[in-house]
Parts: sequence; structure tokens; C-alpha cells
Amino acid sequence: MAQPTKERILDVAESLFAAHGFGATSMRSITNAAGVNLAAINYHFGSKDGLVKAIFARRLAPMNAERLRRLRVLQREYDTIPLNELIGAFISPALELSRDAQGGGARFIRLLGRSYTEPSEPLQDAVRGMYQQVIESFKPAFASALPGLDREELYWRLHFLVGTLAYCMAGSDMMRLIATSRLPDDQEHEQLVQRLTAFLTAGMQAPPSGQSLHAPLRLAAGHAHPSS
Amino acid sequence: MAQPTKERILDVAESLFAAHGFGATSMRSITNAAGVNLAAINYHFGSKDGLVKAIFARRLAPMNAERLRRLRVLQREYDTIPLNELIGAFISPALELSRDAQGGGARFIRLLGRSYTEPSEPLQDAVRGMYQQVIESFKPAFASALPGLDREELYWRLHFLVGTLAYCMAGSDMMRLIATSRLPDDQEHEQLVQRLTAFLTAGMQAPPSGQSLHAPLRLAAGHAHPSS
DNA sequence: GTTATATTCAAACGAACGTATGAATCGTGG
DNA sequence: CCACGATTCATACGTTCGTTTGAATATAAC
Repeated sequence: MAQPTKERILDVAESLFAAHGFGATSMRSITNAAGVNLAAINYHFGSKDGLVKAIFARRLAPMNAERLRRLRVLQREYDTIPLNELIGAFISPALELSRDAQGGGARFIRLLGRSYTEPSEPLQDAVRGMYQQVIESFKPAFASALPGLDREELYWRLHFLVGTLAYCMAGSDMMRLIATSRLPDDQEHEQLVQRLTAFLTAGMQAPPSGQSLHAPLRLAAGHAHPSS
Repeated sequence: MAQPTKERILDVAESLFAAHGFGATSMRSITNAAGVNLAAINYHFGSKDGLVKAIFARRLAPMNAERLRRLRVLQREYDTIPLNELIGAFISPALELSRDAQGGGARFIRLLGRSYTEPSEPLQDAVRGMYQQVIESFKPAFASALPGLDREELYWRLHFLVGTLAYCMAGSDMMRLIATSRLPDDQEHEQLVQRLTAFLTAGMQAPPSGQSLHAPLRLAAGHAHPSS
């Protein structure tokens, strides 16, 4: 027994939840895969819900702390934080965790992506609570980086941003339908961060939807001409 | 009994699946809510999976047909379809269905959004099969509208696009955390389409991720100046 | 009106679920 | 060595699940 029972349960459960979903993973399948007794989950975590909360607490707290740490660094460095830096501070901790295959971060990130749309109550509550704080911290910085947007439009775009990130993290098999990779994992990760950042930065900088969609971008970094 | 049993089961099941998820909705809760006998599901649909497939078949076929119809119209109208029109043809049928609250389309769209990340096998298979065909049809048009992107970058962006749409459709409560609405439903819908289209159009037009994020847009509809 | 077909019904099946229990085992300090 | 708290164990409980069954009822054709 290399790992203590408690850690082993957390790892295995994280893996199975990510692979088969929350409700479809039984406690028996977890304890069997972990090679521990069925009652161990209730002994160490009280209940299945307790196990879920423990899984999220173990990973989310450091990830969000890293987000806020990067935000503070940027706030010290810039008067108005460039948009792409801001987006990077928000999405990188998640995507970096997803690169940590060996430490199990990748497993968790897929689970986290799923949790955004999974209707399980205890799961939603736990995740939402942890996100609220981070989003509130990032809101003012986004508002400064995108002065051309009114509050409502900005919030919707943050919604789109979170959605795109969540979908990426879910790593749905839909993805493999569209893009097939042939690069080593770390290069592929770096490429994904760049692609996603480029996509999101441009999307956030889009002209307010009241204007014509062909109107030039006049926000943040880009200058462009109207099309023909 | 206003509706025949079969239709009533479809409507109620669609609603409950959207509200509580697939695995968490039991056949007994469905038949109780529909006021029909427990055995009715197995009689009319063979199994719970059969019911799920019937739900998706009823809605997805018309929606994808509408997508392809709009694509054909644009192909007749344009030599190279403008990006925003293309995106509109892809996302509008989904969002319009989501506007159809009375017909139950809205319920289904939330279920569809969830299905992208739900790991249930029969569900994934059904949805993926129906999406493949539509994406293959749209791919060449997107490639023409975005000539500056190589194949791989394009496919990733289509992935981001689908992801953002899926997340919007899932209508996660996370959304209500960010943006609160105070408009009538139809106006809100129109606004959402415009906001989402603006966001996605700009994102798709982002400079290839190899370039600087501050570089001007030089794709598709835009002529751009080098930035400072 | 009788027959054939389609649908609905109450009841039960075996399996799997999350949880609880009490005895057995382990690890360690006195 | 022993005693005591922490942990693991086999086992069982009560529920709920999806599915099946065979009888009862509705519907329609001749």
C-alpha cells in the first residue's frame, strides 16, 4: 500500500467521476478500484457527497489561489492590465493543472469541466461558491481592460469566456471529432493555451453587439478597417 | 388526456432530464409526472435508452436540417460566405429552438447543452452522430471564410465555437451568477444571439495564434493596418 | 356482437445503490 | 505485554432502480 487509504480513494474517485460522471460512479466501483473496503468512504468522508466535496476542495483552492496571485502580480505591474494578460491569468492555472497528467490534475480538470453542466446539487453548490470569489476579483480588471463595454455586455462576455474554458476542460469526445493531435503533450498544451487565448482575446474585444458586426474593432490593442 | 401517452412521456422526460440530468431522473418520476403507468415507457420505447434516443431524434433532426438549409441559402447567395452569416446559420437554429419555450424547445436545448459533457454512452453516441454530419458540411464554408487559418487552427476554433454555444445552451446557473436579465424573453433572446455572434465572429477572426496577440486582424472580411 | 389488436394496468422481479453495524485488526504509548 | 484509539473488514439493511409479466381494458374491423 504505497498511499494511505484516504488519498487513494480521492485519486481513484476523481478518476472514475471524470470518466463516467458523478451519478454513474458507485461507491462500490470506487472502493473496488482502489482496493479498499466499501465502508472506507463513509468512514473517511462521511458520505458520497462528502467525498465529492473533498475532491473539489483538494484541487480548487490552490488553483483559484494561483489565479488571484497572478492577478495581483499583474495589478502591480500594470496600470491597466492588457486583456490577453488578464485572460492568461484566468485560464492558465486551469490549463496548467490539466497538463499535470501525472499528478492527476488532468483528471480533475475534466471533472471540473463536467461539473459546470452537471445538475447535481451538492456539486453545483461547491463549485459555484469557489468561482464567485474569483470572478468578483477579476471583474474590475476586465472592466478596465475593456472600457468600451457596458456592464451587461461585459458580464455576458465573461460568461462566454468561462463557457469556452469549461468546454475545453471537459475534454468532450466531441473535441476529438474536430481536431486530432499529433504532438507531445506539453507542446500541445502550450499550443492550446495560445489558441484559446487568441480566440478569447479577440472575442472579448469584439465591437459591442449594438454596432454592425462589420464595424472596425476599436477596443484595446487592435485597429481594423470595415470590410467591403 | 389531451395528448397521447407517447407524446406526453417525451415532453415530461425531456423536461425532467433537462432539470435533473440523465442518470438522476428515474422512470418512475417520469411516469408519475406524466400521469401514466410505469410500464408505458418500456412499452412505447423499449427501454430508458430508447426513450432518450427518441427525445433527441424528435428535436435534432429538424434543427440540423434547418442549419443545412440556411447554409445552402447562403451558398447560393454568396461566393464566399461572410463569417458572421455563417456563424448565424450555425447557432441561430439552436438558439431559436431555445426561444420556443411553449413548444418545449427551450427545455430540449438545455438538455442538448448538457449532453455535450454528460458521459452517458448512448447519449454521446446519438448526439455525436448527428453533429458530425452538420460540422462536415460547414467546414469548407468556414475554411473559405477564414482563408488565413491553417486546417488545424480552424478546427480548434470550430471546437471553441461549439463549446461556447453548448455552454450557452446548457444554461448553467453559473450564467445567472454573472448576468441577470430584466428584459422580456424574446428581446433577451435577440440580444443573446447578437452578443454571441459578435463574440464568436471576433474570436474566429483572431490572428493565428503564432502571431502576436496585439497584431491586427487580417482575416476574412477585414483589411487591417499593422498596429503600433 | 364477436374477434383481433393495441394499450394500460397493478404487481413483482432481481440487481445495484448508499449507508450502518459490530467484530477483527492494526499501530503505538504506557 | 497490554490497553486503547484508529482503521479495516465482512455482512446486512432498507430503498430505489430498470425491466418483465400476465391480466384487464380500450379500440377498431368484420
